[in-house]
Amino acid sequence: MDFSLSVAGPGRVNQLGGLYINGKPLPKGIREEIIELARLGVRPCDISRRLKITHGCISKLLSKYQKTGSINPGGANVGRPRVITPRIEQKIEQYRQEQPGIFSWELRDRLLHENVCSRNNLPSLSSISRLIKHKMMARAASNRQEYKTISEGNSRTSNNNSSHSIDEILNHQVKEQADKSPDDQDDATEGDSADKECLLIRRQRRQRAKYTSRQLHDLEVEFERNPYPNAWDRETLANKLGIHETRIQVWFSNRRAKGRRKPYGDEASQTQATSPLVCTCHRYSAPQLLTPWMIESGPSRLFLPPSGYWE
DNA sequence: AACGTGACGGTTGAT
DNA sequence: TTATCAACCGTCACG
Repeated sequence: MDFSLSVAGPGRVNQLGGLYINGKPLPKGIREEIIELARLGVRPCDISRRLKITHGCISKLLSKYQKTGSINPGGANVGRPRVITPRIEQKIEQYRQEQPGIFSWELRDRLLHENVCSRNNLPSLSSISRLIKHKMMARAASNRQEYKTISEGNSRTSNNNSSHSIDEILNHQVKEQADKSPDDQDDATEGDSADKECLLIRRQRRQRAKYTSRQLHDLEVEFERNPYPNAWDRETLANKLGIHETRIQVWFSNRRAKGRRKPYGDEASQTQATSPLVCTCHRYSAPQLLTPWMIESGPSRLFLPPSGYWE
């Protein structure tokens, strides 16, 4: 049986007969299984054979897990030690309270001169600037929430006027901060000038957003329905998914570009045809990792695992 | 045989 | 809209 024909969409088969999607991370369950097996003392080569995942991948995953403690796909910064430790952060906060208008370079100097940091672990100016910027954002958000809470409280009728405890307000603030993506924070602080030297430092690229499978699923569903959502649709979707409207716009733009570039299936057949694997793939039995949603017989090009599968 | 790693082709959010 | 960048993915092949 020509197995490659039964794998639609971007699914591919590796040398071990395992299914994978080029460019996509392995499902969370599989990643967890790898770690679990390693914990139980199973050798990487055996994990590789058992799960039909290349030993190179197993090796990299375990290596990353050892270094970062994280099994999640995503940036190397997931478990990267912070340059600004809580202690340094506390010191910076203290310096700023003592001297509200203090510049980043002055903070840096003080950290060094007061032996809070050595030359080796001294945070960069941009790190300090970013910290200050986020602190200011947090404060602004806090003020906004406080104002909002008070306004709402004032406009309310008397039957629920006792529901604004400090804890509740704080919880709201924390939630608002948590709901805000770093992107939104960047947007909101576009005009802020935490430091003058911020202007001298090359503007950092926006932190790449990480959407959940649920969000991606809903976006795909919406895209199938209408690839060109208007402002109202985008706003509605933004509220529903908790993603900033501008991100929704960018996502749809990229999604349309993706659709124009290469419809799924065409790409798969092309790569299969050109891949040196094409001769060897057929020898393998159906991979264990193959799940029903990965097989597709119809002309539809939507290739969606169940919600949460890739998380 | 087992393993670490660089090259590679691919995905996708941002610019 | 299109092209490109950048950071990440898993596979493959080499040492």
